Amino acid sequence: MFFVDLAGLGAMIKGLNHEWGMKNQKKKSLNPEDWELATLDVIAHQGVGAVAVEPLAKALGVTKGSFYWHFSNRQDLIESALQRWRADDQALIEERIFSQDSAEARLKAWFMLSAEPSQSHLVYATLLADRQHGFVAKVLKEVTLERLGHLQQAYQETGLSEADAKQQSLLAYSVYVGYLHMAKTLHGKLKDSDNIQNYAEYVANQLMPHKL
Amino acid sequence: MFFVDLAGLGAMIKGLNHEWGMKNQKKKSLNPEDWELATLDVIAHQGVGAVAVEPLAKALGVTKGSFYWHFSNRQDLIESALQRWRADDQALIEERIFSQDSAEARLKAWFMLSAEPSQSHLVYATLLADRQHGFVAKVLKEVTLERLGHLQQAYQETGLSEADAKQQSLLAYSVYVGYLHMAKTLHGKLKDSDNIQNYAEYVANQLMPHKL
DNA sequence: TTTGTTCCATACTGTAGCGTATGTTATTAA
DNA sequence: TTAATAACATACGCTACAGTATGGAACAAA
Repeated sequence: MFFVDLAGLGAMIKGLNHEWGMKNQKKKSLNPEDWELATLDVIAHQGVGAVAVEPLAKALGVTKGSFYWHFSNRQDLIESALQRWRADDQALIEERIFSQDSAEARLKAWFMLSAEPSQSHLVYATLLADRQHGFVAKVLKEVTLERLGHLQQAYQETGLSEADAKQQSLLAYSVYVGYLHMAKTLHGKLKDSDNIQNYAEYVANQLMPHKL
Repeated sequence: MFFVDLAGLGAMIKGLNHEWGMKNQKKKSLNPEDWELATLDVIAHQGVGAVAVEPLAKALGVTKGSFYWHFSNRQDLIESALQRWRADDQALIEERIFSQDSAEARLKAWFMLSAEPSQSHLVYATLLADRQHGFVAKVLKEVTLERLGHLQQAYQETGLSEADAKQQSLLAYSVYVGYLHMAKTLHGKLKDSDNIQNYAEYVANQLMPHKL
């Protein structure tokens, strides 16, 4: 299988308790982060439309009286969760891609990172389809344009003209986005290409500037 | 802009009346097809989750008493609409792609067709994200695997090994899927690459077997 | 003209979820 | 110990929508 079968909320909550040691010592109370992480989990697997306050509260073992203490309303929760997602994602990109010296290495790192299973990817893929929500569309556009810019710059640094780099970055990013959806859609049906590392290498090779 | 700004239901209904001549002579009654087309319009722009009986009825100028005459329930409507979408789409592929003689021509035709604005593409892109609905996932998986198979076969016919053809078709199809989402997400922000024909040629060139 | 069928309107029940108001407990500060 | 505040629970009203039940109009066939 491509992406790990991310555990549901149940396991996630156990993870929360885990922060407090093995002794199953319950957390005294929830904080906004708990709600945001649970929200991202729902978004990743069921979309923004499936984010509902009461079911979330149930999953977290509380009632919505708790929710409306931490957030003003449903939209506030979603926006906060997306902000958290974006920040975490940017931090990862910073660490894994911008740490590379050459443009070629950055491109390669990008392709490899794209193929790694992570909740962040799942969230992004879902958001791409939930852009009818205004606040989602905004975040999505910004993130996408930003990443496209990074790719374009890397391609330019390898010697491509601005125009060529634009087209090539769009192509490369399309591969990434398309792959996300393919993996979700076929989920386990990819068989031969199931060697994801192998496929990532293949794609990287195809999209590297030396092929131009 | 990439995709035509598909008119909402209002214009669609005028289109329906149009079938009956300019004289604004109202259709006497609705048939299942009317409901299915309206449903596909909603799916294309707002997703499967946004398909609601009463709003649809309002948009079509009737009440849900009419709806439950033609369909047994909401799910029945969605499944019927998806069947219609799939049939129409397959007919188009038959006409535009399988009519080509050589494998190279079929691949080229595929890339060109992928870049054309159509509601069918919008629907597909939306479904890719709404696969949490069971019936959607089924149709989606079938359609995707089918198209992947076509691409793979074409690549094999051009001389690629089965393994290479598999990887290459997955790459090519990812480009298509990714592009759909990019176009929706950025919608108008693609500027320089806005010359879609140009970009399609570029992509086709990159993904043609002679590059391997 | 009568009768049957098609197509739709109206009125109802039932549920899920949002948001609010307010009561309750546990923790902390003084 | 007391008072305040954080973090909930409970109960409520409200809306959107699914689905059902039934009545009515329009048209066709007899």
